[in-house]
Amino acid sequence: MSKPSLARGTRDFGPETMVKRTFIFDQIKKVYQKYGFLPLETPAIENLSVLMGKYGEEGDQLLFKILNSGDFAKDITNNDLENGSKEILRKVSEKGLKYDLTVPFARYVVMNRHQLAMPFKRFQIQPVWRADRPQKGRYREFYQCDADVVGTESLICEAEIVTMLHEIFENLGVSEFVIKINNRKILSGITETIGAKGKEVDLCVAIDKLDKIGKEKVEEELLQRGFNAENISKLQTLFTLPITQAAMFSTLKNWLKDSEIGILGVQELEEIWILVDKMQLQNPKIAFDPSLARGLSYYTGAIFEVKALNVSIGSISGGGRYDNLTGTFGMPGLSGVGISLGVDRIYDVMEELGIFPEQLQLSSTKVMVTNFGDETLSKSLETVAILRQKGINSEIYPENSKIKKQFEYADKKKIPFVVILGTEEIEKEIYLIKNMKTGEQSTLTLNQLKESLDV
RNA sequence: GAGGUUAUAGCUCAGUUGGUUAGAGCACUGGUUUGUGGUGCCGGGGGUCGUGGGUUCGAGCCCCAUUAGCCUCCCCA
Repeated sequence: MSKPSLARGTRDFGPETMVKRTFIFDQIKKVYQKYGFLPLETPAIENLSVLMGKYGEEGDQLLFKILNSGDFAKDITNNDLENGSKEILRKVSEKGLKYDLTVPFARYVVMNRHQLAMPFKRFQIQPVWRADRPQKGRYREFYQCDADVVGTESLICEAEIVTMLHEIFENLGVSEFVIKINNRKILSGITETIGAKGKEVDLCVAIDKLDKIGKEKVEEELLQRGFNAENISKLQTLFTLPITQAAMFSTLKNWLKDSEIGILGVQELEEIWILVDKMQLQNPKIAFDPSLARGLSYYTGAIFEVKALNVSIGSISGGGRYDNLTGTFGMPGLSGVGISLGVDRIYDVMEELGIFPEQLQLSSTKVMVTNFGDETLSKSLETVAILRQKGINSEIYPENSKIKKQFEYADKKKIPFVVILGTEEIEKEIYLIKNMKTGEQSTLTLNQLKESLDV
């Protein structure tokens, strides 16, 4: 006999947790649908040919690969063994667990391109798997809640993502957050302008630490990453950007005026700000963050990240625009933009802030009816049936146990009301109902009972 | 992938320089004038101290290995 244990980086979700998780899922789904996104599900398992090469070399390593069924080792030769794991992998595994929802979505779009109404808006809420090293807020199996729209370059989509995120987080009660926005084109523009074209990634990694380590240390790091003194002196504008958005945009445009792509990026960004304003969003929690890069290499335009404030977790959502996601599946030129919410992290944030609605603590059962055996059982069963017909969540205690036990059960399950039906009550044709929170008991008629429990 | 840290009851943790039957709180369970839970009182069960080796007369404590959790970096939801 072995002790039971969970696979590394995975979790069980008990009833209390599931109630809260379901609440988060429901809120997200509700808003996605409100904005016209349609549901989609794709398999947990995909062919490795679909998955490999989409997330960079590191991503390939983080993919969970599935061993072929049957004698998976039958095709391996001694030669393969000498050539190392890559050769062997091709022969023992041809499927893997999906790593995110975007790539399977791209595959779906390509395979169904003729049926889909373009632009196609879909949302998808499913688990994904990464063979990463587990850490705080980071698991090997976790849910993503994606919403993407493909087949249009309209910046309305970006703006809608911004307003949609506001609505979702406000519905959840996460009121302190900021949507950081950047644009890959601006990053390219900056590197072009400072004379370090193509070094966007190094630039981002360094300036990302600006808040933490300060400007001097960032400049040191830039030197280490192969930027020269001239590059860095030209970068100074970035450290002194104006706070107000109008001034900020004009400074950026002036700074990047010699970079066509950079200017385009700023214009896109500005347009998003304008559209968000036209969409009547009051006090938008959006901020341009030039250090925002995001790991996934397929982003080409806007990049989003949502950060919860005053909590240790941080990033709870990310996304951006990709111009050629479906290109690797033979369908070039299809632009899309999407957002992904991390439920697990949102859960942790809400838990840390203690903002889950109180009624989620309670059982979904509203009434428990007692069971005192043969003499009273039929009345109890009848009562519970009537309550259910009324649409009231109710249950009967399944065994003829001591009343103490039945109350303990109701208490443990946090059922707010218990209807006590003993011989006395049945004779008098009354229903004795106890409020478990206050301890008050009252005798009611059937109609009064139904009324008092009505929502 | 690199580094740090922890592992003792279901949970959170004590456990002295190595020394006899390893403790607490919470949880669980039984009772408390038998038709009343959550608060009181009395009792009870439960740990081969993560796993495998080693040192020692003797290891929860020291050494090595291993596994898992947590944290930092990298990367990410």
